[in-house]
Amino acid sequence: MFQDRLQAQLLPALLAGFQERFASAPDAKAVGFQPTRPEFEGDVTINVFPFLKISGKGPEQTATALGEYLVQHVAAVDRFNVVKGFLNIVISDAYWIGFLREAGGRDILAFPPTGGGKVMVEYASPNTNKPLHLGHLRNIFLGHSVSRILQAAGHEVVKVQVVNDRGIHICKSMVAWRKFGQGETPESSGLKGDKLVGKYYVAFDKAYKEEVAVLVAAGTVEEEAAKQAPVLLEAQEMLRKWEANDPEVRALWEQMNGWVYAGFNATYARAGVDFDKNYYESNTYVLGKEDVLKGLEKGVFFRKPDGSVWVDNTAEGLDEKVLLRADGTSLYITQDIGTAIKRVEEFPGLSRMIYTVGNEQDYHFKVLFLILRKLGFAWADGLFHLSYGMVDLPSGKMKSREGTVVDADDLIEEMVAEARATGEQLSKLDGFSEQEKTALFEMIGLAALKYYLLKVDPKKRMLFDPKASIDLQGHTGPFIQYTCARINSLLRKAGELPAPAGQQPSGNRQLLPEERIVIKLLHQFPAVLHEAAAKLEPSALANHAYELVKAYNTFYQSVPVLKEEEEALRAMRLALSAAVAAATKKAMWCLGIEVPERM
RNA sequence: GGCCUCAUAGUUCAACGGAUAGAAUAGGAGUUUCCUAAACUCUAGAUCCAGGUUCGAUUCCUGGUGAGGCCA
Repeated sequence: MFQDRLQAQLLPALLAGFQERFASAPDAKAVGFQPTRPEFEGDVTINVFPFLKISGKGPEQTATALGEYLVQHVAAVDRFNVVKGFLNIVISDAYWIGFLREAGGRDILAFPPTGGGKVMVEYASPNTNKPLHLGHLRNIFLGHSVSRILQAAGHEVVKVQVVNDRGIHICKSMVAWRKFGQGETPESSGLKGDKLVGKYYVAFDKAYKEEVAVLVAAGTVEEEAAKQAPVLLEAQEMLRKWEANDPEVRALWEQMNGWVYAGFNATYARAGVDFDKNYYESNTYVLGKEDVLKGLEKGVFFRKPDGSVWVDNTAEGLDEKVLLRADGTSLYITQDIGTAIKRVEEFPGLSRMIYTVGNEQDYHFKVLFLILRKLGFAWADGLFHLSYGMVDLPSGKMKSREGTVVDADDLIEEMVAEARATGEQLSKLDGFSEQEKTALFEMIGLAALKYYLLKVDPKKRMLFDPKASIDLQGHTGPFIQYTCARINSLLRKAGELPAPAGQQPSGNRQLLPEERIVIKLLHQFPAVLHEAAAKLEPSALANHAYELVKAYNTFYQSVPVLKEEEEALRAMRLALSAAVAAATKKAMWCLGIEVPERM
């Protein structure tokens, strides 16, 4: 459990106070500190209801006794008040100013060097027959952000992608391309590689449906027709040839996948994400069989009369699950078992392995992790399914067949275009070259998109309304960027002013309410980052960054900084501004979002 | 059919079992001789239903309704 620097002082004193006044102390973990609600006086609140049994007194008496003790024994505690069972503690301005001085000299979001440990984060697993869409973006941004957060928390992070590059789906694109493509390439068509291959996947589907319709019209039963359509047979034949290493088929496969990778990489580059290692299903799909057979020998699995191999998870409340079919062929889960084992061999010392995959696979991962534990791998306890909810559209679920899929590249382009339209209209960018403008709008558009997808609790299903999400105002990424840009502007101008030599925030000053609120939110920031790292929840960080800059904006609006004539006060407000910008910039980095110098 | 999620202002999202449930957006009213108005201020508006546990439930438990997912 993370303790902020204030709690580190308050908690021991509180326990000592319990001991002294009531001759008994509660479990430290049971003490909850919460920020005091704005309608009451105070900074930190402790609810004493849970401790009435220990104190043997009423809520008011208990809270008062503890409050008195804290005032006497903790320098940072100025005074207190009690409302019902709530002990509201007022922290001295000197404490807050001291914290601010500290924040000026170091990164308050830095973790203590605990030596983190090595973590693998898998955060993309695309199929090579279709371009990336909105759902992939949530996946990618989430996993990328989690990687950054873990990195910030002192872990060594290995970012990996799993490419589903083999199977019937890619064969369908290949068949269609050969039939209808007339040698079309990304170069000849001007299409991005992944888009080109996706086009032939769609073409396959169209041809297939037509053939089925013809068969049905000729009197074949629908179900039979679906199995007999010539293009489908062709695709299946191609898969067989692929598996038999047919040189011609392999060459075509490599060529088309090459196009797709070029396309994906362009999207990744624009989105600002990268991977340390790619796993290809064409290499890993053979893995796992051996491991399953070993498990069978050890008696972890069992064989059914037809020869298929199963695991029995009914004791754990799950079901029986096939691991090898009767004909000895493997399934997805077989590969996943083998791949996990291989990864641990390749990256010795992995303490955790995080799979960023949609929640439709919750059951799959439950079973996978259970199997690996049953196989006796110690590292299996470090496996985690970072499960995220689907992205819905106002019209409902995205369905590729109905053409309602939101394409990733198109979406990014739209957001950037919107940023440009707004930016040009506000016309604050005198002195920017076209190139600088383009870079800025790119930064803003992506911030809007990433923040929109990351501010929501990853576990929850979310709705993507193109009209609302394109907004650059309110609770958005650009709002946060804007606040940072304003602060940067202040700092630049301050640099041009004659420097108030060696001015530091002084300790004997009375803080304005607007200043206090901002400092408190800054003070909470490290705890929020810890929470985000522990729960793998970028949303916690995103929301806190928003609250901080919102409070800062209120401060900025009503309190002069550069215009403040008293030098020490100006220095303090500048230090406050600088600390907000620094912490926010780091938090945004953890979300994969950049902040501009000007906008 | 079995299992797993989710349900909060008109809408999109917040809220370790804690005080009068917060934001944003859309609606209404304002703020620019002043450090960037992509901002700020004010205003109105919500916990699906019924039980239970608890000093206290949006939160935990049971049942129901509705939405989604997974396994065949």
